Amino acid sequence: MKIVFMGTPDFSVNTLEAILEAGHQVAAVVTQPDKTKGRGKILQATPVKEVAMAHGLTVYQPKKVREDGFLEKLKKIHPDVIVVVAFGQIIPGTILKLPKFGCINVHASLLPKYRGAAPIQWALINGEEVSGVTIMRMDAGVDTGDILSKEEILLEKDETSSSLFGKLREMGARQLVQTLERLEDGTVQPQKQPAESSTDYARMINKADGLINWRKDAKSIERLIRGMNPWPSAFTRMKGKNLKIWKADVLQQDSKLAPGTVVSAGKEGLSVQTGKGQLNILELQLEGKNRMDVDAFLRGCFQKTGAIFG
RNA sequence: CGCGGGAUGGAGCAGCUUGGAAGCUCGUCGGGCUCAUAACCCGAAGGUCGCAGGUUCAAAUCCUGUUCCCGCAA
Repeated sequence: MKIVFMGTPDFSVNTLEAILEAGHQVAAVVTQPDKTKGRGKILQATPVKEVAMAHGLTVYQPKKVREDGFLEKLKKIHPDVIVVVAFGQIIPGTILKLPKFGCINVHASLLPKYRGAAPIQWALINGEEVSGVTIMRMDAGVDTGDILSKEEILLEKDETSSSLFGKLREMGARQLVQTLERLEDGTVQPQKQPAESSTDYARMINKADGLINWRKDAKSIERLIRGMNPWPSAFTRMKGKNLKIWKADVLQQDSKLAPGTVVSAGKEGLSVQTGKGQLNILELQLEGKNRMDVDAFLRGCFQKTGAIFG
């Protein structure tokens, strides 16, 4: 099939590669404009652009897909289908209707649950036990289109956004390629989604979402830690510095100390009182330092019982 | 040239301001104590103090340059 691919981050790359491997013709790749990134603010290409260039594909980077001339470019290509994976822009109806098979999207949740930009993170934060990938045909709403295919995966106890991303991007790529085949031979059976989702809209995660509120219960804080890994990471404050928390256990015990207070500190962990239960921190990272396990942290940073986080 | 922290035996740190014999808590190895132990006691090995220059009688420490790691910001 003649395909136009739209995507931006790492998550999209697998699908692009899978499409190429399957022998489809990728007439153009559309990705977000280069942005300044990292220390030193260096202009950086998106992961999708890197791969597209490596394959010698045509790359477009419109600031807005609605901008002048872009629609015309797409029309000229006459794609059979447009594949959209974590592109990062809302696509207008004129483009959605353009290709014969429409615009097909890979979404990292079991729709209609977790519609929105950060389905993986929110699924973990909310403590879901199952997640997966949905392939759908895009319509005017955000992630509300007809479902073409869906595949589930059980979440591990120690699942992080990072690990789940890894699994779902592969799953999504595979599913998408299969769906393309079924589109071609006409065996797809689109299914309407319920209008209402049973979960809140999975809005984009930002830095502030990682700040730990110690008055919450230990269980949900532990889920936050996994959901915010690898970015922006769950963190708290200590002596005016950011302290990222990478790994922790939940202890079903309470002390009379205020939430955020260090109850005990040793090689078995650094446990902190929360609103309910204690969070036993196992791996953390102080601003300016590498991440390390608690044992090493305590050796150098002398953080003793009674210290207050927050 | 966006702002800032850091690089010291295998790990995490102190020492740098006010140059003058490489230290702390662990780990490792050997021995002891013990029914036993991640506990305790004794002993040992292991470091060109990121790299390159400079100042000095003398540099981990002061100066210059450079590489790498990290936090913020985006």
